[in-house]
Amino acid sequence: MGRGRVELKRIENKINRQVTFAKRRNGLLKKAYELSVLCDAEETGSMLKTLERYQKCSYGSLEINNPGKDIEQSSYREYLKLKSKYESLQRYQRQLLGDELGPLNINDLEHIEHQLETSLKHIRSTRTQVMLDQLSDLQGKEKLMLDANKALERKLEEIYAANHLQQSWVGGGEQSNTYNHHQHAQSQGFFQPLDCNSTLQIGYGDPVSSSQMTAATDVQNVNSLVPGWML
Amino acid sequence: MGRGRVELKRIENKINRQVTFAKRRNGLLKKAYELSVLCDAEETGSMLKTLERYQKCSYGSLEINNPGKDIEQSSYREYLKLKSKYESLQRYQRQLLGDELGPLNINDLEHIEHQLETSLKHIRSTRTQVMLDQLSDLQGKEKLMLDANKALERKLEEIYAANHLQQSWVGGGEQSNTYNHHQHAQSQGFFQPLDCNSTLQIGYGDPVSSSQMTAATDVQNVNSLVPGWML
DNA sequence: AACTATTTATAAGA
DNA sequence: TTCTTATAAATAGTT
Repeated sequence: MGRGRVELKRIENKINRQVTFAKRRNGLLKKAYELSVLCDAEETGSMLKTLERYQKCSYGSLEINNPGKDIEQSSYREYLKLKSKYESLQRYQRQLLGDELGPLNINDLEHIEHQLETSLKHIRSTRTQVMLDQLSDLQGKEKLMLDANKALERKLEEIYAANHLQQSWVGGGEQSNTYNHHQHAQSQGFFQPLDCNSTLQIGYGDPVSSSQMTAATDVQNVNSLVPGWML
Repeated sequence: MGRGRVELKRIENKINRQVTFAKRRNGLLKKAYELSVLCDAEETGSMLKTLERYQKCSYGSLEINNPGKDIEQSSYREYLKLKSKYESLQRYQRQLLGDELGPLNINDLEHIEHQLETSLKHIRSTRTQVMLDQLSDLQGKEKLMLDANKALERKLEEIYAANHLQQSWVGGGEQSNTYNHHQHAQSQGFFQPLDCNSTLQIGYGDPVSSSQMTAATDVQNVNSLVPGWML
């Protein structure tokens, strides 16, 4: 419930933890209060008695509304059901990842192989698309920056022409050509004019550009790939 | 939180009230559990104290404030823990299978792609190995059968020579060459001599051989590939 | 016992 | 902090 999925594990940052605690405690209190108003005391007594009977070892007293059946057992059954589903999923996943292939026959292997091939196609085309999107996005930004730079450059040129101050801006008495103005602009904190020939790169070779490219989406996807408990 | 805003007052309809109670109670438990995990025990104590103030008629307090007998709660916690693991696993699995790639960034996609490639290699080499194993196994059997057939053939030849009974075995008075003996053997239920040139085939074209090949391992692997609950 | 349209809670940011 | 905002989560009403 917020800007990003939150992992169900202790928040290490103390400040963050306190903030979250305060917020969530309020939420919890509010909900507890609402529940007490909406559904209120009349049944509470009997509910409590019912609960007491199952308090010892019942999993999820959720199944409270199950008058006829043995709640404890059905809860436990639910738990076992989930557990077995979990184990199946885990087994299958290991096989998908190429582990524990021992018990599989040729048909099984073919099936998995085919699924992996299909999946690989999806992933590759998705990745390509994401890259293309980011590329065109960045190209757009590049263009904007380029325009902005030109404008700034012109402005600088005007000021320079009007005041004849180029000698005092830099230590030496260098040439006052256009390139030099760029150096001034950069050292003064202006946008650095972009080289029109610098095609944006997407790939593995350049840590800077790759980190820039992923920075935008990293935040919301931290740990979405491999949850800690799986490792 | 639902299809219409709800007034903060006792729900008069009993069924409705019970349903709402069950739903909200689950939500409350879940949130209490989350809070305990995210912000954990250190602060839980003070929270419980705060909650106590609301204990008068709150349902929530039942779960949250039960210092001595929180077995029920801890069981439920186990359940939720498992459930959350299950859901993570499921999410990751979908991604492995090429679904729900939306929230992934390029690094994630690359990671998955790499895993799939690695896995595909494993699977392929495993499948090849399995096929080779079965091939050599069958070739061994073929050889044994061949020897057995030769022995039987010799025996038959002896008996035939000793008794001169070939005319009475079959209706007509056909030739009594070696090939014909093979036919006799087959019709009598003996092993059919194998053609030494019949190289065993592994592939998709021949339903008979492929079903023979997989029959050996099918029994112990029923459902190991796609668990029933996934369907 | 599911579903889904909405409301509510809340994580992250200002 | 408190306020805001985008997003995840809970859930009311429905089937």
